[in-house]
Amino acid sequence: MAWSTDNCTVGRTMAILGERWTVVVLREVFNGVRRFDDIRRHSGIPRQVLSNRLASLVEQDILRREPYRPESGGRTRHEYRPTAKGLDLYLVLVAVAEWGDTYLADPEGPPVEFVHRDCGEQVHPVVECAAGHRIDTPRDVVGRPGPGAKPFEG
Amino acid sequence: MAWSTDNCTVGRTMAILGERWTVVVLREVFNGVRRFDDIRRHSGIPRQVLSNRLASLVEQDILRREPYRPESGGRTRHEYRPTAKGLDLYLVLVAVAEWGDTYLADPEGPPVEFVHRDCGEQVHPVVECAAGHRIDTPRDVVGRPGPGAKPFEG
DNA sequence: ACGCTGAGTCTCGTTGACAGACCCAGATCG
DNA sequence: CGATCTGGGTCTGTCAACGAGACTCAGCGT
Repeated sequence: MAWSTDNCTVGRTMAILGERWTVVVLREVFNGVRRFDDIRRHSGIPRQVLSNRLASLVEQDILRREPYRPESGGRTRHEYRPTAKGLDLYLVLVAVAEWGDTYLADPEGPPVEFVHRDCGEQVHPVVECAAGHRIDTPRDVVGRPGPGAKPFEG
Repeated sequence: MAWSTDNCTVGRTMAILGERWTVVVLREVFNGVRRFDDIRRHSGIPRQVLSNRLASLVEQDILRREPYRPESGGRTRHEYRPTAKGLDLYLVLVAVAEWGDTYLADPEGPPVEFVHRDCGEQVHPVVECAAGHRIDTPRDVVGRPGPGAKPFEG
């Protein structure tokens, strides 16, 4: 019972995602809203915060900053797109959105639904084990020490 | 193209989960670490912060506080257990842990693995649509206005 | 009576969130 | 030409949250 469940990866991940707006920014970007001002208007994030968030997401290699030439001519601008590392966060995003829609949506329902492009049905996160069993309660999941576990003395 | 993808539920959810330690606390509690000092020692969360987190999670009805009588006699203490609303966050937790283990683990590997209680295989989050199609890239997911969508003027 | 333990609270310096004003380059208008 | 608009920022100041460390307090064991 005394291996260290140490906050390791979850703690580190939350040091990134845990900043109030990070996940919201990712949501916009996944949704195709990729330009500074568009993101800002859609989400209501304060300029400075958005600026910081974008910069640190780029630095973490979760987004990348790409120059583009606006349709209507004009100066070169930048847009933000997810990297592979960033795309892998969509599982987190879907899980967060689902929980939020279940417990925190306005009475009318959620403002956006995520649907499967091919069939139009709503998407949901589920948990499976490597043997393909569907797991629908946390009771069926147990933690156990992994390769990086360190012994733990209370 | 101009419905408001407004940060609504994701934003609200992240107002809770986005506090640096919330998810770490949940991880401990799901893992069976339920007592103040055990959580603190395992995770290294500062006392005051843990105190705040636990209080607000109880207030949000994500954890509940239950009195218990320690084995070795002594005064009545409290432990923290997830409510149904809290249990539903395990999808988020699994997704966060998976991403963290993939991208942020120490070279030796993650310190804890989550496995299926019945078969011992590792668990993974996946996304499916209501029609049962497996979705493994965010490209196959599109957002569209849901019941609570509001028209949006830039 | 003395110290230990679990579960906190108090204090204080540091960092992050957020609002509001300001800046700058190129396009467009009069 | 100068004035103004637009996208994408930066500067400044306030207020809340974080995090370290010391202090508290009740009951138990010795």
